[in-house]
Amino acid sequence: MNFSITEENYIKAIYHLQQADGNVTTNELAAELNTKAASVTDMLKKLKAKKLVNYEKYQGFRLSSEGKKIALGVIRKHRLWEYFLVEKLQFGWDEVHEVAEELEHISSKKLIDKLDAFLDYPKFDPHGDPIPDSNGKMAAQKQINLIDLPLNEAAEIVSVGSQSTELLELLKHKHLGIGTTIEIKKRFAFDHSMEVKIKGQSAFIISQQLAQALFVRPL
Amino acid sequence: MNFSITEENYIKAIYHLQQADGNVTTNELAAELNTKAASVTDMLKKLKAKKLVNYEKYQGFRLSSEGKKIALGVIRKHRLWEYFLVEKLQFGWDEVHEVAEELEHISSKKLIDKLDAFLDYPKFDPHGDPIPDSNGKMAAQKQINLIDLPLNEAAEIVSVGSQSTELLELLKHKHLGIGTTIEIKKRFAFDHSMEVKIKGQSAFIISQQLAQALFVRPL
DNA sequence: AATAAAATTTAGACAAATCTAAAAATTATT
DNA sequence: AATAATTTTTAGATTTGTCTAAATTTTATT
Ligand SMILES: [Mn+2]
Ligand SMILES: [Mn+2]
Ligand SMILES: [Mn+2]
Ligand SMILES: [Mn+2]
Repeated sequence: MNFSITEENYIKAIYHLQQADGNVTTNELAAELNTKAASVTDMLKKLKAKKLVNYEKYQGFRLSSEGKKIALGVIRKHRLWEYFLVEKLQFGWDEVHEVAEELEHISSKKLIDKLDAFLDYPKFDPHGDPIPDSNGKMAAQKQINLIDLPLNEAAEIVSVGSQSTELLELLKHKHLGIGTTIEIKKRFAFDHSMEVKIKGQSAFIISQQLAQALFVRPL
Repeated sequence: MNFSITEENYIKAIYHLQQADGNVTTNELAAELNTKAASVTDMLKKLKAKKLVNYEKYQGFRLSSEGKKIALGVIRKHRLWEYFLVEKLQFGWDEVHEVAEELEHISSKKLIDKLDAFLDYPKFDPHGDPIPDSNGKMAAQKQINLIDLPLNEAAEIVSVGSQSTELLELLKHKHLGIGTTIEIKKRFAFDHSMEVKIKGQSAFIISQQLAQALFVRPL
């Protein structure tokens, strides 16, 4: 079966929300998609009719296993295109999201499998998120929040918690990005800020909020 | 301004039809787009309101210069993506059209300009059609119909007149394709068939219909 | 347990793109 | 010039996805 761009966007958003939350609510999804609760209810009835979500009135919902398969297909396309844009077209990793939002809806399965081969089967996208293979399997994210990294242990930044321009602006200013090696030198209990060090630069302070937005893989 | 996928498809189709015909009619466009005349009339009113076509009831229509600019933008995207699919992803030149029909609607200007650079600014797509540059300029097609090629003059096949599977099947069978060097050895007045030769093969006969579907550049 | 607040769903409308059937205009044929 | 055939447009519906406002259900607070 084939799904509309709108349906795919709903399915993908439900997938991401249920990773965090278990059950997803109407308002949550409306917020995620910048739409209204009434529109979400309408769409959920359609997705339920197509057996893509398990949904009972007023009870919240989650994807069926069929729905999950669709979601992983869209996510695979999104992340492969992001990888292509960064590695082949020289986009910055902070400017690919919008474009991938569109490219993820190109329907050809053959296209995406050939793109995957052309890119040499990458395992992670430019934001450190794992790319599902053509069967929907992907590497487990063995990354931790920077806030949980032990003192004086080097780790590599592999992922960011949001793609907001505000965050990206701050990262650029502090010369932090995917691939940067970082180490925590000191924690301040008062505001949970921390002093960190990246090689070739003197130590500096980052806020709790920023630390929580960064995911790292200890080296 | 931004246009819907449907609007872009209408604009592109009008562009192609008016290349041949000058003025385009409602029925012609309906046939081209596999839709009904009534739908075409509806859309023309919208395109007229947006000043993309010059259209008067019952009088036929053509693109405004603004409309032509949009059309060339879509055609640029279509042909660059086709080139990408063939040169980088190893698609056959006969299997890229459908996919490019979708990719041509991805809106990012930056994407298409970076893709152009990545591909090293190709001048022709895999079917021999010229690719407009980012200003909408493209190489004049200095190609002639095979039917008009003088006897015993070598020429290179640069373009085909249709993308029908029937034609592509026949070309495959006769080992003809874009880039093939061909020469006419004899014409038969009765049915306008002709004996042709390609290097490394003994001469064979092609029909008038096939010759008319092939465009060549004399060498 | 009653009431208030919040979340969710329904009802009714609207815009985009499509269709069928009927009406109107143009073009071709007698 | 009248009539027939063809083309094009209009009228009225339909589908998808959206919205606001009102009604309903659930959850929280007294
Ligand atoms: Mn999307
Ligand atoms: Mn990503
Ligand atoms: Mn298209
Ligand atoms: Mn082409």
